[in-house]
Amino acid sequence: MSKTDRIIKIVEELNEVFEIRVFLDQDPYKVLVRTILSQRTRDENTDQATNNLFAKYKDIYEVVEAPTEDIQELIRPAGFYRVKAGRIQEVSQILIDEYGGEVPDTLDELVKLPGVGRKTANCVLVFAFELPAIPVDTHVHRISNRMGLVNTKNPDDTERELSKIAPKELWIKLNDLMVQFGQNICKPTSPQCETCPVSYLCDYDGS
DNA sequence: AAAACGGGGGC
DNA sequence: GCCCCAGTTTT
Repeated sequence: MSKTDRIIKIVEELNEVFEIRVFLDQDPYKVLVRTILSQRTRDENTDQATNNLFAKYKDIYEVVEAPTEDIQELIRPAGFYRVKAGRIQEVSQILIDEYGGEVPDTLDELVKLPGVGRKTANCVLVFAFELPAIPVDTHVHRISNRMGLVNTKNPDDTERELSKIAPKELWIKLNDLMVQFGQNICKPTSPQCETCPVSYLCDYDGS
């Protein structure tokens, strides 16, 4: 079976087990900020930090004017709060100065922003603009390698390889399903191969 | 390619 | 205390 066919099967199988998560917010700025807050951070903590921030500061203009220490305190649950607060305000200022306060919708423009790498940029493309992209985090990276879909050292290479072999109409689903799969079954340590719905497509022995 | 960065939360 | 967490930046 070709890698493309295996990806199609994987998406099919995982789609039986997991619900595709809905877009929680269509405001591109909030999506961008939330995604920065989500870096190396669990969803619950990300949500809390995001809600804290936007409960007090409504939009990009209020965020840039806010005292940095205040932003830090609001987003503290997300961790890395000093770096993230600085980057959020930096990014916001750039968006105001160079993009009229709007979030750009291309990968090239997004990755130029401080604190925005390919993973975050692709998240914005998907969750803010519903454009096809594959945000590759540690889950997608790990699983793609375990399942022999790619043989790569870093997530950016995984993203480029997956983009070549995965049908474009599956990109968004593929990412979302693989993340849930990684969080619940194909975990970093002690993957649950016994109950894995796609073990028949996988040679990984769990070690 | 590898190391540095940098915090909360769970166990 | 130690390890993981929907990474990014610097060396």
